[in-house]
Amino acid sequence: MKTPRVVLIGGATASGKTAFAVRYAEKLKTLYGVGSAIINADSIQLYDELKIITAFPSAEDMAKIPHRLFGILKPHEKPSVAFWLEQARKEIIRLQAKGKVAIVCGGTGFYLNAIKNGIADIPDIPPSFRQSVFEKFQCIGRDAFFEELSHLDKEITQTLHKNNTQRILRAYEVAAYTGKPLTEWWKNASSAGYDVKQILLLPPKEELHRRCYTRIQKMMNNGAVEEVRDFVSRYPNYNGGLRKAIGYYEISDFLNGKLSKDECVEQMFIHTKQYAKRQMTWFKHQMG
RNA sequence: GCCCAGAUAGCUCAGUCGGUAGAGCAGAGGACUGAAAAUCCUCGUGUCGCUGGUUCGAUUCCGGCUCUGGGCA
Repeated sequence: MKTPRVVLIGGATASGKTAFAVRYAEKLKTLYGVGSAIINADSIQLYDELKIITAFPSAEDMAKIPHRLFGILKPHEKPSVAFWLEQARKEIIRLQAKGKVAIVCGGTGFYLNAIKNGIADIPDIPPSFRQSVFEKFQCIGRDAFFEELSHLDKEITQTLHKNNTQRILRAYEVAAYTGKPLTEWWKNASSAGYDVKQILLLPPKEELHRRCYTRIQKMMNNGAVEEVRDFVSRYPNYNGGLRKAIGYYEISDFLNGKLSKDECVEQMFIHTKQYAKRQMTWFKHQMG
């Protein structure tokens, strides 16, 4: 029996990826005697804080199977696909050297896709440069900025919507800093991906929603409120990437009285469903 | 019991100086190459509370009724 070297496990939030990955790893061991490790492909689980609301793997699971790239960032640090991919590749190489299987598991489809197809080899853009581009955007306004971008990278302005601030900023940064349009970078020299076995967990909507709700209830019962309270007290005026975790704003609003507990839970539920929907779209169309 | 204010999309509300109505949120679908739990795009027919009247025409004006807030007794 030939076992794959790299297994991708993707799926919507609360679809049971983590449990599946652990079972998969255990079977590899018991049925084929093959070792493995689970590599995190969830951007928010890269952080080492807010473990309840980010659905961090349990200590029991982590004791059973080796886990990699979980909790490797401090709250003020910023992740990116490129950073993550570099780390993931290192882990995969290490595992392969030992004849083990890499189980890359997570809900960030963008990351999973990078393993499969690679990403363009674009130089890092210094934060100071990015800041200056952002200031320019704020200064001259969206329309003028987009107009300028169209001179730097005609092609991208034909596919990118003007309102997509993150992307037009990125396109501008790359073109201005490297002197080469982002679309050109994409065309050539896209680094190779891995030949993978891919498993997607895509439960029917109703079931998925049930699972989302149950998970939120569980988080609340396991101290999500206390976790956020403690976090915001230790990091006042925090503006890092963990704010994006579903539950951060909702629970903060509950703590400062803007939302009742029920409203807080409802908001978390809504945002989780919306997130799950985006994931489903990604997995179906980008990776299906 | 009386007075006042409401009653319009699943929710919160706007609006029509009379020609059958529109935002936000929710919802549905979609995009996605270095912020991705992010970012962005597309999609709005609903007895305009019920019932009479005025009018060519009423959700809009007038009367009555019902319900919901608030006030006075």
